[in-house]
Parts: sequence; C-alpha cells; structure tokens
Amino acid sequence: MQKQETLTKNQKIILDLIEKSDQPLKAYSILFDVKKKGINAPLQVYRALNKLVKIGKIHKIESRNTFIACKNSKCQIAKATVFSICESCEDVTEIHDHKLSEHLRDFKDNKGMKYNKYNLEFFGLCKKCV
Amino acid sequence: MQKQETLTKNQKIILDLIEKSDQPLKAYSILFDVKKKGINAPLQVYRALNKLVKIGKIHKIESRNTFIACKNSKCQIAKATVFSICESCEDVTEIHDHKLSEHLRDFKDNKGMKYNKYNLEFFGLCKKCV
DNA sequence: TAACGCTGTGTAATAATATAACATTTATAA
DNA sequence: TTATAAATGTTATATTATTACACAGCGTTA
Ligand SMILES: [Zn+2]
Ligand SMILES: [Zn+2]
Ligand SMILES: [Zn+2]
Ligand SMILES: [Zn+2]
Repeated sequence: MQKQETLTKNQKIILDLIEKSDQPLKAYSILFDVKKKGINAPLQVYRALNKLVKIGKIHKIESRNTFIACKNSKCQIAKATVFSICESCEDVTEIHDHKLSEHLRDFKDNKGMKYNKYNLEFFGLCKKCV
Repeated sequence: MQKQETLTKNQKIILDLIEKSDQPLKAYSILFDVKKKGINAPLQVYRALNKLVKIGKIHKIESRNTFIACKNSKCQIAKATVFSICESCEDVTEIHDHKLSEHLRDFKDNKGMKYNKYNLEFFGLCKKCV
C-alpha cells in the first residue's frame, strides 16, 4: 500500500504539466508554461519540483537538469532510478529491469557505506538516431 | 596501450589542482584558486574541465556539479563511472567493482538502444556519518 | 612557401540553473 | 484553541555554464 500524498495547487499544476510531457522538462520552461496559471517565480517551481521528487512522482535527470514524470510506481520513492538517454535526440526513458535492480540494490562496497539511494544514467544512441 | 595526451598549460594547471584534492572541486572554486596562475575567466576553466573529462583524467559528479580526479586508469576514458556519495559530509569515492561493471557493461534494454557510456551514483552515509 | 583546418587562448557579456531571506498563509495536530 | 509544520508569494541574489568574437600555434598538404 502506497501512502497517498495530497498535493497542493502549485504541486498539482506542475506535476500535471510534467506528466503530460513524455520527455523531461527544464525548470525554467516549466516556469514559462505555468505563468498563465499564476505561478510567477522560479522558487515556486523549484519548491514544487523538490517536493515531487521527494515523494517519487517525478525524477530529476541529473546530467541534464531536467525533470521527468515517473510513469510507474515501482521505483521506491525516488530512491532507485535508472534512465537511458540518447545523446543525439535527448530522448529519455526510465528503465525498470528486475535483474539490474537486484544487482544495484545488493551492491556493497568495501568501505562499509550504507546506501539508501542510487541513480544510474546510460548514454548512447536510440534506434532512430543510430 | 593508452594514447598519451599532451596537455596544455591551462589544462595542466587545472588537472594538477584537482589531483591534489582528494575530494571533488567546483568549477568556480577552481577558478578562484587558479587566478594566481593567470587563469581569469570561467570559460578558461570550463574549457579545460571539458577536455579533461573527455580524456578521462577527471570525472564530473553530475548530481553535485563537481569534478574529481580519476585515480586509476581503469574506467574506459570516462565512459563507465561509479561513485559513492555521502549525503552528510559529501565525501565522494570512485568505485571500481568488477562484478558491477560487468553487469552494467552487459546491460541491454528492450528498446534496441546502443549504449556507449554510463554513470552511476550511490547515495548514503559513510562510516563516519552513520 | 602559403593556405587550410584544427585546437586552444583571452576577454567580455550573458544565459541558465538554483537558492537565501522574509513576511504571510494554510493545513494538521495536540 | 494553540502550536507547529508545510506551503506560499515576492524580491533579490548566488551559482553554474555558454555564446560570441578576435586571434595564436601547429601540423598537413597543395
Ligand atoms: Zn520512476
Ligand atoms: Zn535519439
Ligand atoms: Zn575513473
Ligand atoms: Zn560522511
């Protein structure tokens, strides 16, 4: 059972926008799009983004500074994300691979570090761009 | 046999600084430090950083926007990097795990994408910070 | 030699990404 | 009710990174 978060107005507006896009969006392009809905400042966008990331509704693509909706609820609240990124067309896809997830979840280094999160980004060329 | 790159003056100055630090450095802190050596502008730093990343002498920690020296020459020229990051003290360590590397290298998605690079970042608490 | 491409340099300006600080409001809980 | 946490709105500012332009050095090759 997943805890159902109640989103605020700003959070809903921004999540809605991100979910309607199948590709990641940049914070300032989100800002531009939501100005008509009364969200006027970067901070309002970043606050909503941070919250949405925290509760796992969206993920940040770190190498691109963009935000994408989580289409399935399988990533344990933003704690384990894997993406493939086409370096030509910038198409991004979230990957859910059971075997890979297992390996990553079970990984132990030799430093006794306790992990609670990981992010993996694969780069290459998608079918269209090869 | 690895191709021996000849670095320019600026590239050497900046690589030297990064190699002397066991922890990642930010571009503008590098800029501050190399001003005494005649490097005056952000672009001079970013150009050197980009080149050094490209040839695998340093890596970018994407989630932190910082740069760390590659201590061993095992990552195939910046194409396969794994880091552990302490979310408390921000200590960063480059990980080389044979088994993990194999899994990542061999990973195939179901979209026919051709990967040539990946970056994995583990987050957690280091021994000191637990 | 000269012409060319390629890489790097130096400088100024600016773009793009993200947060600090403050006053106020709203939601939740004791 | 009180208090306490979370979110808002606003302004200003910090941080990260690139564009644009003029030019220098070097190796290739015509
Ligand atoms: Zn997800
Ligand atoms: Zn593509
Ligand atoms: Zn390395
Ligand atoms: Zn630590």
